Amino acid sequence: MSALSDRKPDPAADLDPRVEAMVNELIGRVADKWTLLIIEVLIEHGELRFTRIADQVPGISQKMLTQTLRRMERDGLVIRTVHPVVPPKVEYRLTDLGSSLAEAFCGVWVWVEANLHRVETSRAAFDARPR
Amino acid sequence: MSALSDRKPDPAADLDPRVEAMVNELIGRVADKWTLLIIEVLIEHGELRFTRIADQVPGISQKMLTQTLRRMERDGLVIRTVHPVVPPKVEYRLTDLGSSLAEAFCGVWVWVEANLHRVETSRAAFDARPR
DNA sequence: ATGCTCACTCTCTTTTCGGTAAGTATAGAA
DNA sequence: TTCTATACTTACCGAAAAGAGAGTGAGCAT
Repeated sequence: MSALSDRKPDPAADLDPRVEAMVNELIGRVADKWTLLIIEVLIEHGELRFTRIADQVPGISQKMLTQTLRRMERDGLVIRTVHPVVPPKVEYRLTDLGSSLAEAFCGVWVWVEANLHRVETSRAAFDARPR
Repeated sequence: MSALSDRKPDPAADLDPRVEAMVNELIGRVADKWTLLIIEVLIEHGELRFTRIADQVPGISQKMLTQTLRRMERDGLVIRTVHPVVPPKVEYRLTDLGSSLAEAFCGVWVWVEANLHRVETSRAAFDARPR
């Protein structure tokens, strides 16, 4: 696995390595680009059906949309309601858990919007200086 | 590119498609697992040199550590200080921008720790029900 | 009969991620 | 002279993620 962290595998870390693994996994899952974007449109528009979400998330493929929504459902972030009609109609909305996550991410959205320019400037400066 | 969002490429979205692209890119970058973990240890320990960070981030490889630190430096999240000694000594610390990002992510960390159990329960329930 | 809608699902290909291992530079210590 | 420490860089490779695109089913309208 790791070649670097052999001297101090787990210094004054969290508590349980299993808990820490779960936390890292969840961070990775929840901080996923598509997940974030989907949460955003569901916050904005409330209950939406599959193709409406697709419309609101430019660039997402059908595959990624399905996959992400499934995972979110499994994690308890969205509720999937199937209306037994033809053609099919499936609606998605955030659960309370999903909403609370959206709230938690609010600070990140604000940060990104507020600091976009700063990051771009920093990148330009970095790229400009001689290597 | 996209096969889905052909009807409404950019509905009532942000403003500029270029801005939106940047926002999405930044979200993805900033929400990166290694970036997050490195930010955490730099918050906790202040200024750290390369191998110290490696010690604190179990499982990261040299390659990923270098790569992630370089990107963070480019984005203006960390400052890299090279001390011209032998053997080399390089120290990293968060910039104000990096600290503010850490703060913005604080809510997410709290959410994850508070809701780990809920997510696990939801997953178990999802996996248990017949497909 | 054919076409159409919607929400997928499947397959195939491309891209990215990430690990291992080796190499580099430098000066002081053994 | 060889070894050691540190912070990388480079090359290679397999695994995993993601994108494109075609296919599916079910019923209603034409």
